[in-house]
Amino acid sequence: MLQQTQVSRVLEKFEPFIERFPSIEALASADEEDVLGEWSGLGYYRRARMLHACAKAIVDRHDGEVPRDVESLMDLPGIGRYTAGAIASMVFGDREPLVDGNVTRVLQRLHNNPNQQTDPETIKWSWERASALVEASGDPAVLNESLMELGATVCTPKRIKCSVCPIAEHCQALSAGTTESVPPPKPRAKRKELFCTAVLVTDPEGRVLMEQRGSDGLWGNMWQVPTMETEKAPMDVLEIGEGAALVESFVHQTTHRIVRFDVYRCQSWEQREGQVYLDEDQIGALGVSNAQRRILSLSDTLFT
DNA sequence: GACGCGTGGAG
DNA sequence: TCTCCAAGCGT
Repeated sequence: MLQQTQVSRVLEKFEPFIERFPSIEALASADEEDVLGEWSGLGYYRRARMLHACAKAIVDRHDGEVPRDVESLMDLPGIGRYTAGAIASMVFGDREPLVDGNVTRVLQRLHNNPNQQTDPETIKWSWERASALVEASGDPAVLNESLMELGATVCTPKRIKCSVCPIAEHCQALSAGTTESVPPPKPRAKRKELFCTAVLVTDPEGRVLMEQRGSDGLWGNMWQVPTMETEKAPMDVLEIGEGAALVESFVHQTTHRIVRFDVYRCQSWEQREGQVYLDEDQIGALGVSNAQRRILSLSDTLFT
């Protein structure tokens, strides 16, 4: 859950998730629908499916026990070099390094390394530095946790708090006066526009017509009201269906997308393959993106 | 190796 | 309001 996600966002979801899936066996035997349901609103939903697949793999390949070595850990779905290092060092106390965004930043400032964080050369360098530190430390778990925590709270991207930094006297960026520019900010891809036409259709019982997205791309395997997507321009009301009326338009942003939603209600709709009417409780248990939750909240005010 | 994947808080 | 960004990973 913590991959690319702040602790404060994870806190709300972690306890309910663990309560619902209290063991690897419980998670492995759960339906993906339920896993995505508990993950709803947290974003990067592929992580949830990876974690689910990971639990299955641990049951299948490791008799239900989390493997201890980094190699085996990295063979598991969703576990890369960082997560494997975190598990090995923090869970098992083994002498394994770990590098995340925080650690790279701390190390680059410590050594006044001005290169791009995402440069493969810098990544390699960071792992070497992290490895040297963990080799020399008395407690690998504490060392790794300390590096990350320093980056998260003191050695931050901006508003750096060097005055309270416990290792300020060793910091080469500080003595060189380059802390503001080392490391340089990550280059970010320009956001592409996406037009979504979402259609609210209800049956006489007040249930809402829903469909599941494909497994690829944005919001993979998540549920939504019938939604059509275009790249160039929004659909015309006439293309949607008889009696279609615009309810609301809003913009939803993701890291790589500006998604412009037009929400329609439609009286007569030809139900397509895979589309099913679901009541509020059923929808509440499914994986639904926050953008679609917003659309569904419109249906409450419209139809009740 | 570059790209795509979510969301909301901070400043 | 707008920009930046967060305990990465797989393809």
